[in-house]
Amino acid sequence: MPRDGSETKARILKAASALFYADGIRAVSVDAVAEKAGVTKRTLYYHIRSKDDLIRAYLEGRDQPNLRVFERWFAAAKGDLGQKTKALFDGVAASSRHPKWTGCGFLRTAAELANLPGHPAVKAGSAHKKRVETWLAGVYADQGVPDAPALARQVVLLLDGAFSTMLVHRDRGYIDAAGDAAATLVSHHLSGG
Amino acid sequence: MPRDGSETKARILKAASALFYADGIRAVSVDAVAEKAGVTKRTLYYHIRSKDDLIRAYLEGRDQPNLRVFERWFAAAKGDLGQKTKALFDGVAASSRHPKWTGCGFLRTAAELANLPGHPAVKAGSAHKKRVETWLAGVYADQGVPDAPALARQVVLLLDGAFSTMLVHRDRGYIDAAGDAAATLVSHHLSGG
DNA sequence: GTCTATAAGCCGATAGAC
DNA sequence: GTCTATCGGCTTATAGAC
Repeated sequence: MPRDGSETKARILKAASALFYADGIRAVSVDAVAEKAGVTKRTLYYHIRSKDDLIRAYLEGRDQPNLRVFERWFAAAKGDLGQKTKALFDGVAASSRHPKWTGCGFLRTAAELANLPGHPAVKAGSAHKKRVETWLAGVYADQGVPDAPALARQVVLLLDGAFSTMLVHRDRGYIDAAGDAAATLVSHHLSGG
Repeated sequence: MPRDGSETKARILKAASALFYADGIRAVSVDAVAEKAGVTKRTLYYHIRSKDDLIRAYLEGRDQPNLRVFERWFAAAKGDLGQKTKALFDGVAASSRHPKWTGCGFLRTAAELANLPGHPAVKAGSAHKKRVETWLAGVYADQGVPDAPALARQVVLLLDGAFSTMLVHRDRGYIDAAGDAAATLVSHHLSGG
């Protein structure tokens, strides 16, 4: 029975996103994506050029939602800039309590495709991380932080460190320590470091 | 022609280590490891229980060499504790210039096996990262740094952040920024933060 | 301890019908 | 736009000979 084409494609992308995030890129087959989407493999290949393109679409689809989550955590937090920065790490820590949490999909994909540096999915991940960093630098600059881009870069380094280290140790104490370090760096910048 | 058993096993482990680091865990087949080691698959399975066991052995074999590299970078650096800490990041940045560099094998393996949190290879990675953190905490404690374990934890978070972010952006500026942040945190601790 | 051969199934991607 | 059927090749792992 023919369906609306774009609806079918959206369902394929949703299934791919869930599976890639849960199990990783290379561990998920195109067959598995098609089955979860409720279409045959032939239909999937009617809508999708290749598995590589599906991986890229997966990360591009996560860009804006993930960015908005960070913005929400920051905006909802009370206190000074250090406390609002710490709230980003508290948000990650809270997310990591979900049983389906498997870290940052952008970092995990870059790790899996480390032997293919120019892969479109890695570029999509780089663009997303840059947007987070640029957003944070803008927030700091608006608050009059000197050298806001440098501070934003240090904070995103700690965020990615928290994601990675949490995957290795499965211990939220590392996320908290990263948040403390970020708050320390914020106050250091504010006092003219 | 029969060979010495342990020599053959060592050659298998060496081949596995090179391939797993270069291309990732799931992208490397047991066939490829056997071929690179110059043995048949049957011989490989005489020495190795399973691919999962080979992955674990790969990371366990990298533990001590990697730890000693960090120790060497730190010992060779001149200056105060902040400068010696920064030298760890300079070492990572220098390593990343090698065309075969693909980040931290421990982090990349944990990322690939994020859907299998209790995997022996992930545990081996956790043990290695703990040893680095414990070594650094000991160094800081010997130098009279207050709350040395907390400082060491923040520095290894920045190290893992540098590894991960570098894989995404392929820009050594991030490793430098992580080193600067680490040096800042060291001096902050020394001034009684 | 090493070999040849193969099991049993999954991989990404495609042909052709409707 | 969706289906059935299948391509050629690769996957981890094992059987049995020597």
